[in-house]
Amino acid sequence: MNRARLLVFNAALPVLDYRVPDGMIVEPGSIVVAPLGPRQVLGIVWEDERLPGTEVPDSKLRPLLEVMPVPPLPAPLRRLIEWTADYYCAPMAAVARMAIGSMAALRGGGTMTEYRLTGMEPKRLTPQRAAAMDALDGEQATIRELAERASVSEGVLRGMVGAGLLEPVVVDLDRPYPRARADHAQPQLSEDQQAAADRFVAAVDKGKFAPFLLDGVTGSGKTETYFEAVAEALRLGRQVLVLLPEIALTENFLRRFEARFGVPPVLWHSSLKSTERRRAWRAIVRGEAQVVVGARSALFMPYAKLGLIVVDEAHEVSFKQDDGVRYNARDVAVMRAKFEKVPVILASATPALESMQLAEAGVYEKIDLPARFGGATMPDIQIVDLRTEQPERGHWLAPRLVKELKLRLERGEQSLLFLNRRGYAPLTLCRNCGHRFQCPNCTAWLVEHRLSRRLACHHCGYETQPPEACPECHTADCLVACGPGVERIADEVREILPEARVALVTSDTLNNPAKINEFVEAAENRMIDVIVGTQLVTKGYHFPELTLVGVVDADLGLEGGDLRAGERTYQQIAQVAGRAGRGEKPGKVLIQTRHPEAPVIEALASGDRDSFYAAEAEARRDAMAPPFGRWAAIIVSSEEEAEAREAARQIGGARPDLPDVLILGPAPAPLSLLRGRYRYRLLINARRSAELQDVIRAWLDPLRFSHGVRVAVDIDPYSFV
DNA sequence: ATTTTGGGCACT
DNA sequence: GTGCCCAAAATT
Repeated sequence: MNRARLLVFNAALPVLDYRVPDGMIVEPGSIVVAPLGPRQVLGIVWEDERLPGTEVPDSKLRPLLEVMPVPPLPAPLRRLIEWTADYYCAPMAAVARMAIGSMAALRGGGTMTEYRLTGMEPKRLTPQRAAAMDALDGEQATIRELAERASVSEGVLRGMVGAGLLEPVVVDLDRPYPRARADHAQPQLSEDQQAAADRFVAAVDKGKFAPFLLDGVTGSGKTETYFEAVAEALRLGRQVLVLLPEIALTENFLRRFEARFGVPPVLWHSSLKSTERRRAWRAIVRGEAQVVVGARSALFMPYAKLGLIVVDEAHEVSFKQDDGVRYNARDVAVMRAKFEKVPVILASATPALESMQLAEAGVYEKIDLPARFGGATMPDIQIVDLRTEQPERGHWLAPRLVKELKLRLERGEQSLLFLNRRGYAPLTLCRNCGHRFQCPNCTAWLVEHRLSRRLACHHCGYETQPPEACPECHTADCLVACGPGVERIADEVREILPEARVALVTSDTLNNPAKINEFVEAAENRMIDVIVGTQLVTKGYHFPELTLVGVVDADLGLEGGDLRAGERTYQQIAQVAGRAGRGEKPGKVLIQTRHPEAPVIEALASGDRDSFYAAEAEARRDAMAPPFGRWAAIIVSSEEEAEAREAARQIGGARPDLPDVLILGPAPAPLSLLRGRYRYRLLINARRSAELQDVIRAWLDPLRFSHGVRVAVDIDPYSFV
């Protein structure tokens, strides 16, 4: 009898065996529907020997119901799913689900109906309809998505269809993407860039696993360099995956891509509309999507004929996923390249220490772009010691920075102020009784957002209106804002430079592509004098008239005792400093700090990158942190405090006693309440030689917890909250 | 994860 | 015996 072993898309279910009915053809990777009790489940046919399970007699097997009309998941992807699940101690089902991305796409092509505004003037305008008309201008999506976007019910929109305000548009799900042309535009490359490009092109031609670390200073033209490798893959008819952090903010990248290849790439990110998702996924599996530009999740797509992977801004912490399967897309990308037997390029101006070490060890081939493109010079970096150069009372910009801002305004040049803190003030308290506004779901203060008149939690999304009176002592008008956020810095700039045109750039103000474009255009056309922004502005933008960068608080990232705090601060400030002086005029960077003697700050000031990496490596060695030792975290959470504590105690009680492994905790996690869940944490530090994952599996597998308890394992954690 | 089963218990 | 609640078992 023909049997098939299934990995079903449900982490709680074991491996299940089925009978393959006569006439049905399945192979490893086939996506199938199987009966399960009275229900149906989706599963992937897997190689028997790679999925150990108990042997069930033929007589107990029920027949598979259906094979989905899509190509089977290719073997390299199946190996990647196995590796990821094994390395990150995650259920294979959870990893496999990431390869599907769109359940609807499995059902085949055909058409879907989307709706858009007709532009007709309504006869009667109810408040809901008015809201919908306002919110849906220029939008085209399914009723469900439009309802979500406009925050009205689907019924309202169906009514509008009836009234002729919305019209249906039939969309072909498999309509092809326009073809990218490898030689659409001839690039102008410097000698360094050309040499690097030649290496990449040769590697693409060879079609073997080859990991590269492309280490180029900000403004050196890394993108143009790896575009040549992309072009070569296109010539060979192979697909390319480009991973970017924060895909929503890549307008600049898309424009450069289109200029080079004539068409936009295929986008893959979490906020795609369902029709776009289906179309993209189907084009990817069939090998028709030539270049896919995506966030983390694009990494697990079933590319039919991958030829190259690029991870741009490879040092970015946002490549580490911190919920669900806790994987690091940068590392998984290298593994995927290995399984697919293709080159992978990690590009960064400030590579992670781990990547530097692998390059030094000869595992990665290091390609350097040491100079800025077009003869632009690196900016002059100066430190402002906030202990001696104090800002005015109630202000955050030191006199020297204010002076430089004024000078830029007089000269008609642009300035950028960087502070990685959204909102107006990070803490609000009552002047009378000291009451502090805290999130009801998290161990965190509510951040005042003055533009939207809200107090908001940045962890769970809780929002409330600032009350007139203190909820504790009932005094009116007693609330004071403590500390600065970007909104407050923008106010300060408007106060000291009343004539300056100030742009506030945060995820609150630039939350869609149209607004981003508007900002970029305004900045390029010199309609903006001072940009005040969060990390959104630290990379990617190229404003030739920008000659001053001010880092409002360089110490912010150093708080919190995070393993990578120093490195992250270095990267962030080096990146934002890289925005200065990219044109003909030289740039200047002022870094405000209370710790000018900190190694990170000294390295930034002296521009001595090597000594920073050396110091950081030393600190990591002392902490037995990567790449010298390994860390893992076990996070226990529950809505019931006692339940979480008990489960954590139980795990602590079962801790293994091994010479190579140090176990800390359990202790309440730094964010002991997050999104309504109480959290405890254990930290595990191991020598590099220790089989960390095996130890954790052997430790946790026998344990059983009460119903509402979740236990998450985080291998190589980034976030220490 | 979801559904079915079965034990314990109150009530008739 | 019946209904109800909840925990445990089964699902291939």
